[in-house]
Amino acid sequence: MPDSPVTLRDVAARAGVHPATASRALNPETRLLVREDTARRVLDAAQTLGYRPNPVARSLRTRRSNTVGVLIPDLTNPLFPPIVRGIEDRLAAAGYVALIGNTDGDDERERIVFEQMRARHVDGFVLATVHLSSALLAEAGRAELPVVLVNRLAEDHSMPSVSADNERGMRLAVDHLADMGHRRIAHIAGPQDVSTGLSRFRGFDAALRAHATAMDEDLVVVAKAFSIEEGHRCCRLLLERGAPFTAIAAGNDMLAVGCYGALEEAGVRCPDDMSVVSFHDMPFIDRLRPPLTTIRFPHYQVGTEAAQLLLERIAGEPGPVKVLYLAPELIARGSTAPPR
Amino acid sequence: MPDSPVTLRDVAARAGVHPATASRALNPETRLLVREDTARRVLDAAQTLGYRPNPVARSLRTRRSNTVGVLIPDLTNPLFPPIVRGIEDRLAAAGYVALIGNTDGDDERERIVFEQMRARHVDGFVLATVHLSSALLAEAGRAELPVVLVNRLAEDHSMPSVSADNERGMRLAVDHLADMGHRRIAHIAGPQDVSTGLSRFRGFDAALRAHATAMDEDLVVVAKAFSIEEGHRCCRLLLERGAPFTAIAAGNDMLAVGCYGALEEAGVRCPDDMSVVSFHDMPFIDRLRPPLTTIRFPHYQVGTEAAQLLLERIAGEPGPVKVLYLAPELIARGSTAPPR
DNA sequence: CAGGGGCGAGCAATCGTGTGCATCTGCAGG
DNA sequence: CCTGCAGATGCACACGATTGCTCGCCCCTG
Repeated sequence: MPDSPVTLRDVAARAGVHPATASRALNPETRLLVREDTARRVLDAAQTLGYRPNPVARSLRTRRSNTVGVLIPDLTNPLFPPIVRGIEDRLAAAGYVALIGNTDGDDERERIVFEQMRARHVDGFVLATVHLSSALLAEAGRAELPVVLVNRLAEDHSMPSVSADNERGMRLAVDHLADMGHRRIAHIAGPQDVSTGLSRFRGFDAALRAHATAMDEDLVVVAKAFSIEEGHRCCRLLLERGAPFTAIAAGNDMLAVGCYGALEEAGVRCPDDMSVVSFHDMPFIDRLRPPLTTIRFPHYQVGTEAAQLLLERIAGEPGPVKVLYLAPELIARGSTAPPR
Repeated sequence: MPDSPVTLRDVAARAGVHPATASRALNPETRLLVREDTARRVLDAAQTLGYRPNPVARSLRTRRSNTVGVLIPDLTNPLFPPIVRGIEDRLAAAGYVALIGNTDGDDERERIVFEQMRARHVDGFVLATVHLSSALLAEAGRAELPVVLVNRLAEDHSMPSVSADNERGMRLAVDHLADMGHRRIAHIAGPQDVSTGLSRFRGFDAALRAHATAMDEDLVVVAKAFSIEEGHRCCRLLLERGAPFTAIAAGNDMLAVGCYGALEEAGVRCPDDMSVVSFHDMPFIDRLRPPLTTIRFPHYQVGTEAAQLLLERIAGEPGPVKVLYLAPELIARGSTAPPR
């Protein structure tokens, strides 16, 4: 058996047909153009020869690479591995592979990575970057490259996107606290120029209204980043302001972990004196003391759905732009309790 | 400016030369074959036209794809993102991209992914899979495909590899405990058919010998997997055996987290009654109560070094097979204290 | 019996680059 | 003046698969 240079011509020769016929027989799309027994002969030949089509040559001709670009800020942020895994699994099932690019939130890097992927003729993009330069979107639009956004919306809903329903998640969190009897609830919001930060803040506002409670400006702090340090700082700030409150809804796990530190410093016990609820981005958050009550998102499914949407766009399926929200779920653990 | 179908012929036409000349002028390797002013004219033309060589066509011709395959068990295992990130960063600097494949530790899946990547003409492989079928290695060898192993050694050192120095790490851990006065130290070992599990166990053995202490069979349990559940089970087993001990060296973070649960169940306080030390695989492990004393490994550097080695092999650099160990580091936190 | 229609398969061009070989020009040496 | 050489560039094909077009054949019908 030769190493691998078994080409379409070899298969054709062995089956006694022209390469073109072999090509048609091997491609399910065009198989009905050849007689059934011929097709079978070709398939047999391919089988015994161990033929593997050369995707490079195919791409050159068809101008499709069966490859998509995935842009994320940083793979080491625990939020992304499940999403990427979901994307890859769904893509693999369709014979596609993903090229992962880390942008580190830097616009320049983002542009470079985007260009390099475009040069490699990716068939589409999944964009999960935080700041999304509209120039990039315009560029993709001009090149007629399908794009799906993840965890981020186009302001005008002009792009398909998949994200967790952040507003609904925050409503669940606040409802949970309210049901326990909490009335004065604080919010440590994520950066407001990031889609998740903004929509969770909106959800917080809406949830309070639903409980006929006005939002108290003193009970809201906006963090500059989704980081433990910022969570620590913001929580301390809340405590220093002196306005009473019995619960904190944090914009994400990082911020909540920061809260834990600040509360301990101030001698405030959780959950006895203060309840904390957060958004589940990462593993092992349930191993903290106390175990953190969180809103869980189906990250993996976000990935698979995003890949699905992209594949549909690549296949040229017509129809309206889809904007998909996945429902979150409340996981009650030990960090929340009724106020004393 | 046209969208992107600006091809080599376009550049050649604009520079008033033959495409072949343009090709030579653009390739640094062959640039000295054309006159300097001609080369300049071509480069200028390429510049103003915004020419981007088509990597697909180039691959077809040169039989190199500037692409490497990376096989890992599961991207959502916190151990791997930093490694993958390291690999990607180093590769990107050399104009390569990585295709990530998740095998889930399944041999069949591993074979399939490997084959698909080979079909895409990757220039080499980084293999970080747990079980490594030797059939795969033979296959790669036969195809003369460069391979670098990560976190795993070829028994006969016949393959280049990069890994953390697990034996040394375990020695650091045991030394730390011994320095504090611990004499009866237990070990929850990882699976012994996995390279990391085995070498850490060996390190444990060696470290005890260095302290002139014989290993007590009753103080060693081998876990079936690197999981929290197994850590829990093994720790409970140790306690039930009744042999006294004052410290546990766990094979990795998962196992240590399981220990925390079992100790709490049994009413054994850490670090007062029992010290625990572990191997740092994952983020946020320092946020547990008590913060876990760990051996930290330079995961990211493991990735960059692996990529570096692979690039060297791909470039055809001669020389002996390199087997690289990166030094670990002890991070003392709150889970270890002198025995009472 | 002639012509039309449909099916199956071959021909050849094409995708964009790289490269062995041929060609051409100019110059130096015999 | 002719030959030889070297440097610079053009020519044409290859890489491997896809696809529009053509062609031959068979069957059916008017």
